[in-house]
Amino acid sequence: MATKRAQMMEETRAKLIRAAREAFATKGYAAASMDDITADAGLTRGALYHNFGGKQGLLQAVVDQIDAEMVERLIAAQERAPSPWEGLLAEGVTYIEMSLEPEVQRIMLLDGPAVLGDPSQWPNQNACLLRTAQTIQVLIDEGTVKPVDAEAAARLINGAALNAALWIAATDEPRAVLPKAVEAFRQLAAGLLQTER
Amino acid sequence: MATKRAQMMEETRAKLIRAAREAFATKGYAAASMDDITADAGLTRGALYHNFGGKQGLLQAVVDQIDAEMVERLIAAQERAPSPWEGLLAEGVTYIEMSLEPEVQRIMLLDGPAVLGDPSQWPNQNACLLRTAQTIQVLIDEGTVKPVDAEAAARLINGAALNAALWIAATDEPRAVLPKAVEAFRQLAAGLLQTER
DNA sequence: CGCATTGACATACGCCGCGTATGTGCCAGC
DNA sequence: GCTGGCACATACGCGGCGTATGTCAATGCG
Repeated sequence: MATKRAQMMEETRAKLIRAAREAFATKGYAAASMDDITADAGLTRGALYHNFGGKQGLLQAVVDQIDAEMVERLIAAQERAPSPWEGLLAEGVTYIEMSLEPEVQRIMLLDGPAVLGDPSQWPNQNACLLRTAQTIQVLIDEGTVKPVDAEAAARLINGAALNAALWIAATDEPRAVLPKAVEAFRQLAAGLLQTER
Repeated sequence: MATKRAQMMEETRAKLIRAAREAFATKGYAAASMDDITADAGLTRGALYHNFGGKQGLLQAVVDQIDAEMVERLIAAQERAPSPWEGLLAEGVTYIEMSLEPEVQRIMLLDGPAVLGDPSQWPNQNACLLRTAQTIQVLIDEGTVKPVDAEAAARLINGAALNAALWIAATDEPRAVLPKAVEAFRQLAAGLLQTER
C-alpha cells in the first residue's frame, strides 16, 4: 500500500483543490483569499504552501484537474459522433457548452490565462487543445479537410468556440443566442473542408 | 476655451493613463501598484481615486484608449483592401498582428477580460467587435457571405484571431508560425462565403 | 523496541498594497 | 478680495501574501 503518509497527503491535496475550485469559481482568483480556502478545507496556509508552493501553484492544480475532466468530455462527444468530421464539430459544440459553465469560464478562460499565461505554455500543455489538434490531423490524413497546419487550425477553432461561449454567457438570454453561435461555428468550421465536396 | 481647471484635469488623466499603460503592459494588472503608477506620473493615489474611482476604473480608461486606437487601425486596414471581403480578411490579419504586441495582449486580451469581465459588457462595448460585425453585415447584405448572425460571426472570427495571436506570441519563433496562423484563418473565414462561388 | 530524523502541517511575524477619511491649496464667481 | 468648492495630497487601518520558525507524528535503523 502507498504508505500512510502519502495517502494522507493526497487527501490533503484533494481537499485543498476542492475548496479552491469552489472559491476561484465563485469569487475569482484575485478575490479568493488563501485563508478562506484553507479554512474551508479544514487546514491552514501552511499546508497550502507545502503542497502547492503558493497561490499560483494551487490554481495550476485546479486548472489541471478541470482540464482533465474537459478533455474526457470532449473525447466522449467525439466518439459519439457518426463521422470524424461530425466528431470535430461535436467537440466544438461541447467546448462551447462547457465554456458556459461558470466554473470553466472563470477559472479556465479568464483567470487561468491571466495568471498562468497562455494555455499552450501550461505544464499540462492544455490537453483540450492537443485533443482537437489530433482530431484535425486525422481529418487531414483522410482527406476530409484541407492540408492546413493542424495546431493552427485547432487553435483557431478552439478560440472561436471560446469566444462564442464568453459571448453567450454574457448575454441576457444565453439560450437564445446559443443556436446562433453554434450555426456560425459550423459555417466557419466548414471553411476547413476540401472544396471538391 | 475650456476653463483652465478642466484642461489641467485632462492633462492629469492623460499622465495617469500613460503611466498605467506602461505598468499594466509590462508588469500586468495585479502586479502593478497604484503607488508606482502615480509616482511615475508625478502624482499620488489621491489623483487616481479622484479621476478614475480606483484601480479598475484606471484599467477601464486604459482599455478604452487602446480599443479606440485598435479600431482605428482596423478601419485603415479594411479601407486599404480591394474588396469588402478582402477587407474582412485584412481586419482579421490586422487583429492578429495587433494582438502580437505585448501591450495589447496583456491588457486587452488577458487582464482586461479577467478584471472587467467579458468585453461585450464593457461600457465602450468593445469597438473592435462592433466594427467587425458591421463589416460582416455589409458582406451579408451584398450576398458575399451566407446569411449568418453577424454578431455571432464577428465574435467567432475575432476569437479565432485572438487565440491565433496568443499562440503565436507564446511560441519561440513567432515569425515562423504567423504565416501558418494566417493561412488557417483565411481557410476558416472562407467557410462564411456563399457556396455558389 | 526505542531513538533520531525527516517530512507534513501549524503558528507567528512583517511587509506591501488597497481603499477611505481627512487635510490643503488654488481657481471660479459675486 | 473673500468665500465656496474642487482637484489633489496626506494619513491611517485593514486584509492578504509570503516566509521563517515551531511542533508532532510517522518512518527507518540499530
